[in-house]
Amino acid sequence: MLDLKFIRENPHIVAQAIKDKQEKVDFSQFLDLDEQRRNFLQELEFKRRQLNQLSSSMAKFKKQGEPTDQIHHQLKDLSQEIKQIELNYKKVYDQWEKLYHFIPNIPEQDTPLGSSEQDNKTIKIWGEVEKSKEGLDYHQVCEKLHLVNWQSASIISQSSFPLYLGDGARLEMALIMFMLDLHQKHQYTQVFPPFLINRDSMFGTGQLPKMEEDSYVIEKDDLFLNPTAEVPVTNLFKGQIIPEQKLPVKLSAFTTCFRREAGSYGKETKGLLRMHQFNKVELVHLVKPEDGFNSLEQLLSQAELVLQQLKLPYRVRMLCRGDMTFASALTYDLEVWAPISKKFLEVSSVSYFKDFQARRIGLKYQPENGAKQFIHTLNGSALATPRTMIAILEHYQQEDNTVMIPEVLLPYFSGQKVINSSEQ
RNA sequence: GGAGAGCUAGUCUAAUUGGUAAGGCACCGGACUUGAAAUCCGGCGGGGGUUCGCGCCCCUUGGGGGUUCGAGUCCCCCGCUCUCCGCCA
Repeated sequence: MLDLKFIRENPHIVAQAIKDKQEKVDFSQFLDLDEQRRNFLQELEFKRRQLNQLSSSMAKFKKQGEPTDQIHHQLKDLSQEIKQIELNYKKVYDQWEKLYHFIPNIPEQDTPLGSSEQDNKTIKIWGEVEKSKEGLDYHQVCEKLHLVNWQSASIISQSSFPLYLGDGARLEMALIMFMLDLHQKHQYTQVFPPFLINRDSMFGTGQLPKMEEDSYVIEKDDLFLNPTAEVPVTNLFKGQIIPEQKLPVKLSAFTTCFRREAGSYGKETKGLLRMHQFNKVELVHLVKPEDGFNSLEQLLSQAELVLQQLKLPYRVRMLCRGDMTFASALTYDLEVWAPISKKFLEVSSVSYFKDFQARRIGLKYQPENGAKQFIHTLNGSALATPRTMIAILEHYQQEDNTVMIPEVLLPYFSGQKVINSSEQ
């Protein structure tokens, strides 16, 4: 959420941000409603003041045993009048608020213009992007080694939900544990949050209202299935004021993530590439505003470290304004190289939100000297497992199509060195 | 799932059984002091409107609704915490 005063004083900046981010909110209507709303509000407050004053005379008269009939009538009329103005105000307010909640964060100045992922800017390539490797692509390996069974999954659940089997399941869990252990070395506090999230928290990090259609909802309880650990973890200190000495707060969390992926059916949905359920380790930072950009670089490098330790080549891209999420001001994507599919696959998004989320969440800090301020929030996946697994299955694939286990994952395989077929 | 108790600003704690949130502690500033403690004076939650500014005003007693001229207080719904009972991996 943007500061209202900022919006009023810099309407052109906000309008440009909406355009650049390809958001659909009607901003001129918003400004119009904002003015209407304030006019009603002033009228309302004036009448309320009158009511308060008259009402305290009423109390005085009553206490002194004086007649109150006349004042009672006045109060009754005034009260009716106020209720009418309140109705008008509420009507405008509701429309205004709806639009307000759809105003996105403002992209940083040095983010590239553009409307789709093709306009994202590659800023770094790490490792050797091997283009001649032959073998089975990730989907074929999964089938051959029986690492994931989609048919069984759909018997139990529905299509696009994974069921990992045998070494597939072990690889998945090994990845998660490896990542958590790695972040532990960098002074992250590990969080294992609930997977059902209330509406307020979904709003806080900016998933709602925009992404409601993409979320799984338990209607009976008005709870949402966790779409990313960003939501429960960033909301952990909701409504609190954190003393400056406690910053930065650095949290890591494993969660299973659930997304409807509405409207993304097609070729891309095959196998592990896009699923309704996947696992992810997420890093979250809560920092002082002046530390934001350093923190962003730190997050990025810690996400990169996961791929470096797995010895998987990747590139870093800075997202263009049209490809960035609603709440983000600056986002880097990490894309791992899948050498047999010959594609870069997004395994991480590292984002800086400035105070956009903190404003929604009510998350401030108290400097040692000076006034309370909103915290700046950041997060980054480090990493989402499915595409990391894809890269491993292709990168470490041997001539017989079995897969060598990456060195850093060996401690989680109790002596086993190669991923084999789960079918005995 | 059932029954009961509770929720007041960082914290503790009041508010005539309906009259417009009083205090203590903590914290911050000042005075006194060589310095500190103690003492005294002042300030001290959040959101919003208006103003060049000082300030003035409105909202806010877990959330929402209702009754009323007026609700912390009465009524309804929901959330959370605690206690007990039942069920359960």
